Amino acid sequence: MLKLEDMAKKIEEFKNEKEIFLEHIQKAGLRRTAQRDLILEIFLRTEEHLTSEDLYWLVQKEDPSVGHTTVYRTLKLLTEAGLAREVRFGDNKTYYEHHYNHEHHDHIICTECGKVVEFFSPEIESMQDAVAHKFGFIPTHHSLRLWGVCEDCQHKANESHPTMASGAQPRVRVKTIAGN
Amino acid sequence: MLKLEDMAKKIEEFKNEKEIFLEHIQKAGLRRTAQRDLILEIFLRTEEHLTSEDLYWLVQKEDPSVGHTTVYRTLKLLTEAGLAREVRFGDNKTYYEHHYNHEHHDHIICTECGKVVEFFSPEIESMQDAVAHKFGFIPTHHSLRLWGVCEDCQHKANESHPTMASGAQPRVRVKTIAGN
DNA sequence: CCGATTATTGAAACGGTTTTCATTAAAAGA
DNA sequence: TCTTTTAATGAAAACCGTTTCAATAATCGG
Ligand SMILES: [Mn+2]
Ligand SMILES: [Mn+2]
Ligand SMILES: [Zn+2]
Ligand SMILES: [Zn+2]
Repeated sequence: MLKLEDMAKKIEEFKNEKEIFLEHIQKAGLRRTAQRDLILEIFLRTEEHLTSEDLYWLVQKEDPSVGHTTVYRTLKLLTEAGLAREVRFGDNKTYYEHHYNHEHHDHIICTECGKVVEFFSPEIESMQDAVAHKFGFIPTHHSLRLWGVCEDCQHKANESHPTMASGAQPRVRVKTIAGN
Repeated sequence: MLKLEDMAKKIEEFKNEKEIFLEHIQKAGLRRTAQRDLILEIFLRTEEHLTSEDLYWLVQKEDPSVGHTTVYRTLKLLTEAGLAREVRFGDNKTYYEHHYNHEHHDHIICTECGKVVEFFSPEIESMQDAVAHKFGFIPTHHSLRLWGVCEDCQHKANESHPTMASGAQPRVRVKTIAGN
């Protein structure tokens, strides 16, 4: 696929997400504002897992008058609208990721280096629903996180002794093939 | 089983947990203190999901000189020792529950009333391990939480219209039969 | 038992998230 | 357009969880 076509496709997607946002705004009796438009725009450009603070600084570059609180609230709003999803990896920060047009997935996190791998297991998903129903619940959502030592870190442990253990390593987002 | 026998069994269990704690303390080159003994004692008496703050107030009644921080740190220590486990239910609080002599379990949380049901699914557990290995990880631990609407709240929704939605309802711990 | 060493303690500071509140501005109607 | 209504905004405070740091106390060697 050509790069131009990629970009065109992205623009199409963004339009859809913006429409969904406006629809949600209307249904909930909320108001469209310049801040919300800008925050959504910048959120859509960024495919990474990012925190409210991360997004705040990106927004800041384009409009320094926007406050932390508005970014925070808009991310909540996007989550309600189904465009974003909150995820936590155990470092006491809340990250947001795209939800619309992105397959649902769960995460495996390396306890040594913080690497995050995304996966999807239809089998686990359906068993979760079965368990919920078994206890009389109508399931709405779930959170599944696995922790372990990644392949790289297993090798590192064998080589050198001064293991870096758990410092403030950056979290890496690794694209993976879905399925189990 | 007689009540006396129950109590005797509990006391036995406590003794085991105290021994495990002391062993962990020794192995890690830590020190036994009056505060840690008291905090463990009171933690063991309480079967509920409780926060560091909750436990702090219980401790406070017996020794007002103990600080928040020590309770917080001792709970972390108990978690390391395998006696406690951290759990979160989405209300931005960290709860602790007994781990030793308590089967591992995950939680279903009602989005309407906050009720928490404990369950265990060996099938899901083994699939989690399979997924981890598939991506080259050696699994260490996991967190699985399901959310949904409980049976009671499904009925409530049908009866009266002014649904209480999500206020600050107390979390109820419901004992359940393990298995899937 | 005493002194040296070093883990532990509690207060206070810190960091990220969430709420509060006075002000601003979007939306709807006259 | 002008007015009225009421949601949205941003600063600051509140809230939990975690870290820092100086003072304290458990452990060990002599
Ligand atoms: Mn993800
Ligand atoms: Mn539990
Ligand atoms: Zn790793
Ligand atoms: Zn319920």
